[in-house]
Amino acid sequence: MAKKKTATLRRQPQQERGTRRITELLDAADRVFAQVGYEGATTNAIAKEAGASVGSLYQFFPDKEALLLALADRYRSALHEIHDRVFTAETARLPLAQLYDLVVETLAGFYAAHPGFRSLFYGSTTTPALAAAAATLHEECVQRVEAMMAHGLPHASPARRRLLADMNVTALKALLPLAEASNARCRAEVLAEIKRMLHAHMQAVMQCETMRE
Amino acid sequence: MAKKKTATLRRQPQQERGTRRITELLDAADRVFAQVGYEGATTNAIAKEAGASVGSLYQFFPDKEALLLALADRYRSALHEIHDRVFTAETARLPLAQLYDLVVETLAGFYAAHPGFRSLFYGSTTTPALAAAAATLHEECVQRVEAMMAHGLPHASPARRRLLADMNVTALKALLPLAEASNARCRAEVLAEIKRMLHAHMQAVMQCETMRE
Amino acid sequence: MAKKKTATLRRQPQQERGTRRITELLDAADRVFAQVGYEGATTNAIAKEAGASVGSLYQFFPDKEALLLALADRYRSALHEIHDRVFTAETARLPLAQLYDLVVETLAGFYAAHPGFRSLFYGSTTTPALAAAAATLHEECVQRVEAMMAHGLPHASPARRRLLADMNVTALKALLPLAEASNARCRAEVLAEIKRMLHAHMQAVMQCETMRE
Amino acid sequence: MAKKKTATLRRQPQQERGTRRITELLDAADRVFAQVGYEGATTNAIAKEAGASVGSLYQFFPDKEALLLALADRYRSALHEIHDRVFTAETARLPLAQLYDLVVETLAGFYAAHPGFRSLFYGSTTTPALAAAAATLHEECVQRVEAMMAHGLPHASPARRRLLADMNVTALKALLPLAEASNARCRAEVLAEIKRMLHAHMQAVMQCETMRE
DNA sequence: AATGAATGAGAATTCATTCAT
DNA sequence: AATGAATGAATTCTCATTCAT
Repeated sequence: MAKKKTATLRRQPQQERGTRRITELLDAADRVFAQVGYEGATTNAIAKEAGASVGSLYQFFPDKEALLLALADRYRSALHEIHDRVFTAETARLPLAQLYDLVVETLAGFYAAHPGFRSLFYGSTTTPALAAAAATLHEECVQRVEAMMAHGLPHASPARRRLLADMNVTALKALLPLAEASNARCRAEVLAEIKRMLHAHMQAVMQCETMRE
Repeated sequence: MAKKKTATLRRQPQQERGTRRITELLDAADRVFAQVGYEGATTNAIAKEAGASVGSLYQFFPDKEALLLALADRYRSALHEIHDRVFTAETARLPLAQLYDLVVETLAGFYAAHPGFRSLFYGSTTTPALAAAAATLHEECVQRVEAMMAHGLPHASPARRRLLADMNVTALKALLPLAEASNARCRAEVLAEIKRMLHAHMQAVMQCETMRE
Repeated sequence: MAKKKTATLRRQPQQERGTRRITELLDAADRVFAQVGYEGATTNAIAKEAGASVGSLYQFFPDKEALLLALADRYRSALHEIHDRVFTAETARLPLAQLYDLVVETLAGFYAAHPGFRSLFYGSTTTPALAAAAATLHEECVQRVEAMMAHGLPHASPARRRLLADMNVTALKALLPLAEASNARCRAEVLAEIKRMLHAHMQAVMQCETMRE
Repeated sequence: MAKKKTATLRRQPQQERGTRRITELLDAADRVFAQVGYEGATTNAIAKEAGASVGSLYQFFPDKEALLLALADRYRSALHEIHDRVFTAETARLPLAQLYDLVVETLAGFYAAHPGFRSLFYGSTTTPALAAAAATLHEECVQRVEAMMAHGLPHASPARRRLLADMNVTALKALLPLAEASNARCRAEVLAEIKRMLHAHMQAVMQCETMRE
């Protein structure tokens, strides 16, 4: 249970040099993981990519996994920030189509801007720590979406709202790569289609809910 | 270019004993991959799980990757068989809702019945061979779905049909695990919701197409 | 508690080749430990000394420590055998001087014949496993000596007998190296002096016990 | 030959602050060595224990070994002081039993008071520098004891006197830990028994010498 | 064909020591 | 002098693959 500390850093950097190093190492890890995956990455390769020696890496990170967790944390913060900025009480009151437009565009932007994100949080149940980090991230997104649904589906049970939120997040997560794999023109088309899928589904759900009453 | 032989088997088994061995080894590989993933699996562990020695394993399979490819082939055959059985000219003419009902139920059954499939072909872009095998599998499904869409979307461009098919397959692939993670009662609810999502989307698409004319 | 199995072998060798290898590896470890100590020895060096590769070493021994424990076991067996052969009920009835003569000569012979023994069981509390093995060995010797004392000190309390036995073993263990460090002529003189020390002490003890009655 | 500087200190401290630092570092090294042994100790751990940084440590000590040698020196001084105080011409003329009483009690006190001494200078032939330091310490003790024996064994050859002195020191060194491992009551008993062993032996030796004349 | 031992390159991690600030 | 970051050789151990029997 208490085998691993949550702390990802072995030591807090005392000098500005250290802080910079940590950032460089994380950036390097991000790139290397993106290229060859977590298992395929070696700590030596990451250090070299960061222009440092392995020793420096281990000066701050207790092991390879810690790099992964620290990266996960960076992504989590970035997502948090986006959520807080974009999904306000105000946007929750937008018409459904506009809301999905906003959500899909925003997340597509995030996804496109962080290539490392993709490689880390898609699939690969191999590493327990990664699986846990990915699950946490997913869960946090689900809860945000759930919260936004309260407005449109006031009478749905919590479990049902959760399911719908989960499906939204899961489907969006799976479909975004399709947009990225395409060229610019297609990209817009793909995104439009994703919006349509999520929107159509939710409309169907709401219609159904209404009829039940 | 010619670095890898396409041959999966190092040699064709001459005796019935050999054929049985191969099956045992593949079954074992399936179980081990399912438990610890491709990278986490060792050839020794697979051999032991099959009740054989590493030497025997390498009699038949040139390397670890060959096991993966052979497994992928088995899954491909199984999927083919399902496709051929379910996606007939007859079913293509079913009402859309019934068609999605059939497709989702069938694939959910397949997914549930093959735990190894799940762990192998979800995510993990790490291993090129795995990625390629997964891509092939995916592609074949997409083409089947595409073919069926010819009926409902006669005027859509091939690229558009392909996109829609891809989205169907991608979303379904991503959503099935949600059903599996739930208990029996929820499972039905989740599957129903998946059907609704795909169905609602396709209806919206068809409506839109009709309006364009 | 249950962190480490007592088993020192990762696997029982199935072929005669394996059994031979294990012996060669242990012999090599014995020599290397004797030369540079446990901490100073590297598994690569031991494998090379045995004419094998590291891989072979790890085929049978789970880690470096296991080599140490296996060696300890070999020494324990050898000592057991000597004890059982030399310290019989018959010898227990010898006059004290002759008994010490026998004991010291026998153990001096063992000590001289096993150079690795010295390096392993003298000092170096560094490795817990080694400390434990050394303690076990020591304890077993103490118990043997204790048993033999029952004859000469029938009225001494168990605790007192244990102390005397412990002192005998401890002193002998410490003094034997002095004999070994000398040339042949001196060696005999040193051994004679060791016998005298232990004998004189025990005589004094017995005299004292007698007077108490 | 000239590989190692004999100098223990990299430089003489110029300020009082430096002298204090050195003491703190040595105290820390003593504690750390006592806990995990020389090989197990890291220079970083020692520095931290001293409330300093590694850099500071290397300001004063050229390498890890220098800490060991400096510590050995401290112990040597302490022993010298004891020797000079206790082994006077006066005490040499005490009856043998009283002499051993004095010696054993004094050294038991020293041993008990310096836990670092115990862990450093017992066993562990691994590190050459440590072995050398321990040997020097031992040798100095032997010479003191030898000198005192001149009085009681005027006719013994120097080599013989040396052997007897060596045996005394060796046995005492080995037996003292037994006293320390016990509780207070036992401790007295163990010490009494150690005295008896050494005393009985020496008496036997002297008797024997007398008879030869 | 089968078995299990042999190989060794490669990976993660440590730590004495040096260096920049 | 002091701090703490940087370095990289060295070490333990793994595992895909080959080999002897």
